[in-house]
Amino acid sequence: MPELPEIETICRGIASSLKNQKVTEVIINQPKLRWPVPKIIQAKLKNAKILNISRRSKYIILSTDKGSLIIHLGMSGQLLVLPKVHPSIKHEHVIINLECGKALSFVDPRRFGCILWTEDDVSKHKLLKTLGPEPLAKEFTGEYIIAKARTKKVAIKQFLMDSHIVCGIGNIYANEAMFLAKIHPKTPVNLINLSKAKILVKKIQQVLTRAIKHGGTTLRDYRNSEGKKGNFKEKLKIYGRKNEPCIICQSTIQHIRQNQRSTYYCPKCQTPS
DNA sequence: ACATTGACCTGGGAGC
DNA sequence: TGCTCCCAGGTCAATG
Repeated sequence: MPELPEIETICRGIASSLKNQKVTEVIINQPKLRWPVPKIIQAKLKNAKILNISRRSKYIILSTDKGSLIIHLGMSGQLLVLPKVHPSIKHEHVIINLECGKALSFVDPRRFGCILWTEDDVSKHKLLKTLGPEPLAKEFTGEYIIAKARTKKVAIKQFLMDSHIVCGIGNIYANEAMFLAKIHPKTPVNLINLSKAKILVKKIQQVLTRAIKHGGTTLRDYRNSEGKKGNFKEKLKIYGRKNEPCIICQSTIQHIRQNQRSTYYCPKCQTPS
């Protein structure tokens, strides 16, 4: 569910509550997430001090003096900062109680998310070490896209959503960026030229930055760490607008499926190469 | 090396 | 009201 802007919003939201806090207890109600929640975190995190909260791709990294938690929210996960004593929530799988009387609560109806533990350098973790660059980093350039795309024929949309090429871009923002860059989502990546690739990078960065500014996109489930919705949905120009007129040319917005994911595009503005 | 499909889950909405 | 079917913001593992 959440993409990079939503994860970034959550990280910023929980950071001030968690930083320098001591963990008093970890409660695991449901260890069966995408991968089992390691039971050892109950012992390891007891009395651990939370040092830092950061993000890599869509992973939230909670670093402590004993090791790091690697958290992914999958499609439906939420991380909430709540009072330690709070009304029970459906699908509240893991709760991390803090010395200050608050708790970090992991809620995830679909259980596609995960909570993992490492005492090693986080960037060496199996799931993180193969990730591509951050889309907002300066090494993500038009030249980088061309270099990665040269030997591939996949559709540009799938390419953008491959976290080993560039991480953090999910279905919504891939759709939005291609509309802004006027690229047809089915265009084989090896046909994208350098000037188009440069425009695409610029538009990806623009849409992600704007979404972060507006607290992310809530289609249905997404909530920030305070349980509030993001405001970027109303700013979406193409995603979810099947059969509506294109805001540029008034053509009817098309909806297709690519790899079991919804794609929206304007047949006139986004010309096939 | 690259491309495609299945798998993991629950819940909401549409249609009958 | 209740059933079935389809859809959903992710991404790894297995298969071709």
